[in-house]
Amino acid sequence: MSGERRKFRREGEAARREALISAALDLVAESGPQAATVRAIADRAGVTPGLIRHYFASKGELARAAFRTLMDRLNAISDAAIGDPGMTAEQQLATFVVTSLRPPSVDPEVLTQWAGFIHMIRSDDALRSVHEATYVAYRDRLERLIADLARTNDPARLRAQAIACNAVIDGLWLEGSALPSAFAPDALARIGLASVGAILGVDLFPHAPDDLIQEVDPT
Amino acid sequence: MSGERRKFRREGEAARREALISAALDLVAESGPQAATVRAIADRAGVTPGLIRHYFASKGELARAAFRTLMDRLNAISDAAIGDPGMTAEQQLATFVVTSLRPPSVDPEVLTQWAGFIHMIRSDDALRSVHEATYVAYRDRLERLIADLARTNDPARLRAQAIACNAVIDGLWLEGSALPSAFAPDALARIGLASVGAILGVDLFPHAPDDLIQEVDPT
DNA sequence: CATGTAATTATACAAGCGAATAATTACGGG
DNA sequence: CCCGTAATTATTCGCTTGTATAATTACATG
Repeated sequence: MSGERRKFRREGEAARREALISAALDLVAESGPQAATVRAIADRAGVTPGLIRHYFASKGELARAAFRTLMDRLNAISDAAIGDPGMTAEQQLATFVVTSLRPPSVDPEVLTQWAGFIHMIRSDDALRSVHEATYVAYRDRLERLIADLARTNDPARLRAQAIACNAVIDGLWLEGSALPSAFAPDALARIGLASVGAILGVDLFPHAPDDLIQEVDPT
Repeated sequence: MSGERRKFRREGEAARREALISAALDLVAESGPQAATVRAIADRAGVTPGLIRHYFASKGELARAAFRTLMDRLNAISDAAIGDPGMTAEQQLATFVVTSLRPPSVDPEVLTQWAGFIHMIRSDDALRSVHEATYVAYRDRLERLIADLARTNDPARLRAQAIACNAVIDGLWLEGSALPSAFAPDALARIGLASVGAILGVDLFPHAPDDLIQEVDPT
């Protein structure tokens, strides 16, 4: 009667860690960081709270792993957009910009997750390293795409342009994620193409992905 | 011996509310949202925890008030930069951009505070209204400054330019606040001026504030 | 100087937190 | 088929949390 111990299956370490991390990220996305308690995370992952401490030395270490996973996922989205050898440099850059300014990159839940970890950057060295590495990786990819346009080969100018383009994209990402209802579909992507184009002195619209939603002319 | 009740002074309601709000924001800035407990806030404000409930119906309401205060403070910083009638339109815009990309606007603590409240935007209608109103107010001010340049009077184009310039500024603000050591003094301001200028087709550098730190030429 | 009242403190409570430890059970290697 | 061991659950602990309520005290008003 009383002692019906819960049945379970032994999953691999990798699967369990991933399940716990995803559960934590889900909870942060839905209800903020304070909702991601040890008990809630375990429940969402389909295990009991004790198991968390079996795979992570502390809740903080789970948080670190979750932040790393979040950054990796974000990087992977825009990474997948480039590298097609059949594309011109302009096409690759335009695709990169558009991908960064659409779902699933632009997403209120992703912003909530990101913001939920940001305060740790100040106090946790490991987390700050992940954050810095992610930023630099993104900016460097952008810088390489800009360099391929061969409009300039002044390294300082190239770097400044990469920082500026990165900032436009980040800013538009931020606003689209924080105010999802304020922008029509692909409006952010079009503004991003125009702004990055203006900064670099290139018209990127002819090289944008075919499925880019054009501005509706309300005539 | 035992019952030495703590002495106190009666402050006005306004002063106490402000002290509690500032204490809460300080704690969030220093150690993240989870550090801003009722007890810690009261302690920092020099009162006992019960007083919080005397001025705020719940901790959530204090949080709402704190977010409003934070947004007002941020608005006030960049607001103070414009409105000087002795300045040309270009000077006002340049000053606005530079002010937004320097301390105290760019500040890791401010970013931490902002991020600490962002997750509430999704679930709290009042908070979302404040956030939307703040964004729109900032963007509209920018749009008015751009309109004064008289480069275009197409409303849709004006709006898109304002969104784009807002995004560059926000993105640079974000990166400067999240990675304070990655940028030389006023580097963000210079990149901001260059980018906003490129988007609008104006060279803003001749109109920048006199104290803008010029790029050091390492020749 | 007395008095009422609102600001402030003090105390208590139930719930939830992260962490530690002990008891069980699934499952692969003999 | 059994057995060891590691994965998983169960239980408990000490603390902290937000909130509620009662007791006090500062101060304005007369």
